[in-house]
Amino acid sequence: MTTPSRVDSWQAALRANGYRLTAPRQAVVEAVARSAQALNPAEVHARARRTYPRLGLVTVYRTLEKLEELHLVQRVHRPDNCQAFVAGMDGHQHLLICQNCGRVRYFSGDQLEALIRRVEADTGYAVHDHWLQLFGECGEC
Amino acid sequence: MTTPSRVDSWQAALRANGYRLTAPRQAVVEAVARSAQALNPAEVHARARRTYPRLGLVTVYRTLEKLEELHLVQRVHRPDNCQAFVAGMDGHQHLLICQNCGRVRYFSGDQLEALIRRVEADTGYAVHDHWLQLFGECGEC
DNA sequence: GTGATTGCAAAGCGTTTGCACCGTA
DNA sequence: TACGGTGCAAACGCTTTGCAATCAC
Repeated sequence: MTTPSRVDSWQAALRANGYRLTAPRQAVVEAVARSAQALNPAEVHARARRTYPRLGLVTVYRTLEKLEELHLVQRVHRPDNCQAFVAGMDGHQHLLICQNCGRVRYFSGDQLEALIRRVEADTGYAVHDHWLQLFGECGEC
Repeated sequence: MTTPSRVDSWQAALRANGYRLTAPRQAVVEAVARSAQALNPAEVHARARRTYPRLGLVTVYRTLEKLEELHLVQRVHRPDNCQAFVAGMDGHQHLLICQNCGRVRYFSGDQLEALIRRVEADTGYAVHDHWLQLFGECGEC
């Protein structure tokens, strides 16, 4: 749950891809890796500044971009806001989002295959990807 | 398919809700109601201008806002772009989006109920809403 | 006639870019 | 030392707002 290890592995992934490990970047990584909720760039900035006050918003954007590119972080789409980021998940998982506090959890839903095949047959589309997101209220809200 | 009737019913809905029927508004309604693909505000503007060249972009935004409020139109979220609009569907339907031409179709997928209940039991969340979108390539692409 | 609606221009906001300085490797 | 990374300020693009003129009812 608390994931110092996630912070470590993200930093390792950054290094492995030729990126340098800097204090500002580390602050951004920690802010996102340790959050249970999806955060937008301003929120990441605010949190990361607690550990690195000189941090500029621009660096947040640039670091999020790299983390997304490495699939360490993924974008969360909500009716109002499509610029929030959460720690990504290995493999194909779907999102369950608390409408109240923004807490995000993953679940697997592979029983979609049959549905997808039926839709392909009905419509003549070839389906390459799918999004399933559930919205609700988490146990703590 | 061609839907002059959809244009009519949207106009009726606007009137029924106390909105006036103006030429600019009519042009926007036609552009969206007649399109098979999701259009962003600039695209709506370009199309609607064919029938009403004086149309301002601002009116497009304001009209889309009203159409969305009346659930005649719904927003389509895509990885890159979350500001596109399509004609809405009665009842709960899901979206199938062509990644190539943007053509949008609806399908029903109520077999999600079992999955949703399982996730609720597993996580302690109360699920209030869900999004399911399939991405692929349509028969014509 | 009256009040909603329109288009223009300007403001607003979040995001991206240019650039000189800094810090990691 | 070299070059990637940083923060600041400015540019940018999309969206919203203020306002006087216009038009549906």
